[in-house]
Amino acid sequence: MKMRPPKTKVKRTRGLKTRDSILRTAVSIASVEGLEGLTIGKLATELGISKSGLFAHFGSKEELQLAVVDTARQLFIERVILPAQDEKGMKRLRILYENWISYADGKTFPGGCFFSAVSLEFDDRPGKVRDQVMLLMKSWLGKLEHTARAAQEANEMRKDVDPHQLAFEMHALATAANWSSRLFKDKTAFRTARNAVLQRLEQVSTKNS
Amino acid sequence: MKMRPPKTKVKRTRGLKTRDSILRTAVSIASVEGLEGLTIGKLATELGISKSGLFAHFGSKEELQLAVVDTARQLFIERVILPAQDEKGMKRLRILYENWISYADGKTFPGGCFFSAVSLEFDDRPGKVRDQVMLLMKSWLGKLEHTARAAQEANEMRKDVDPHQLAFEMHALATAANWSSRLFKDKTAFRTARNAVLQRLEQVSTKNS
DNA sequence: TAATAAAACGAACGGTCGTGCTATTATCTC
DNA sequence: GAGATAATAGCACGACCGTTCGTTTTATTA
Repeated sequence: MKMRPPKTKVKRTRGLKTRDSILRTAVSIASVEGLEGLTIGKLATELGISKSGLFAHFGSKEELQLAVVDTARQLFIERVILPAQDEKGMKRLRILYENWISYADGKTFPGGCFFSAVSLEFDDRPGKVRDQVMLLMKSWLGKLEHTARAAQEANEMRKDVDPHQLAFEMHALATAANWSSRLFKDKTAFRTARNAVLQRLEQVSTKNS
Repeated sequence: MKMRPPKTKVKRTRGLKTRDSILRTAVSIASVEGLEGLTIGKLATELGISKSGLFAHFGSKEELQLAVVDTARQLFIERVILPAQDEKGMKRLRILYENWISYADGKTFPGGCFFSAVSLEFDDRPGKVRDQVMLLMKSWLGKLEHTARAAQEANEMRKDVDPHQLAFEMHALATAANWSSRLFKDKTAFRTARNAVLQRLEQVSTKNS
């Protein structure tokens, strides 16, 4: 009896491949035009495939949007979260922020930070997309807060600092930098925000300079 | 020869009145749905008038959008800028910020800060609307910076503070509060942002406590 | 009151949207 | 290679978009 090759998931490679290429293009467009401005027809034209063929991969526009959000989530984790996991304490906090800056500043998305755009677009639009985006943003803020608290417990940060508020401040300065760079086409905002955060982290650090 | 009554601008009252009521409703909708999501048909239905009748007041959607932006501008000045003009120095800076909070928190627009929503929506959409919004945002940041500099020159603020950066920080915290309150339906963000700003202003103040 | 101008209306246009069907093509299994 | 199945394409639909146009209603003025 011939041993079957590991048939588990040998097939279904073609569809997944085009699905991936769809999502890669979609997330770029969405960062510029928004998730609602991302249109199935335009996306299909951009990729040189048919509208209905593209549509079949998702079954509805909402499912496409959710898939796009998830793709952006993966990219965010890959670029911002993971490269900071090697560090601890205050340094991890700093690295997280530096990563965020280069993620928003660089070429990750042509429209700047995907989540800044989408979270404001969907904040008043009930549905699965809104729920998912809200969850992701909550966990990102939670990540910042948790990291700050860890630094505090490692005696690297002053005890009179509220980690929740510090996380809020860092997030605020980051998104404002993204906003300013998009609206004014002026990249110096990233440096301004970086200065503000480093200065703030210096303030709350227990190490004297 | 009979004296004509002051005929200067006696007529054309009806059209202006409906135009105003259109814009009042439009700016509310736009703060929620965005300026592109603001649809002429829906707006007309909401007001109980005909689409074409409404359209005639503006001639194009872009002109409607520009009129809406201008209406929001007036409201912003009325609620945020003017009530702070009585004060000077650090106090004016504080009052500006408090006004902004209650403008975004309160019932000015049902969708939170109009400009937070619109500036992100149009940052990649070239045209008159984008240009106008950019100009307004620039002048708002300039206003904050100028006020900070004045406080500095009145010796109420430490000289080693960069007014540009301080203005950026204040704006960042304000919009982040708006963002958080919209996305998480959680108004405590306004208090968090307020704490952060008051604390920061305390830091840079020359008056000891 | 009659003439005139402003304002609002109704219907229709071409275009694009998301979505559903059916047919065609590519890929994999026997 | 034949047959099955997954992937893609073609086409049409109803809904809504901004916009145009001719008409009707309303207000102003002579």
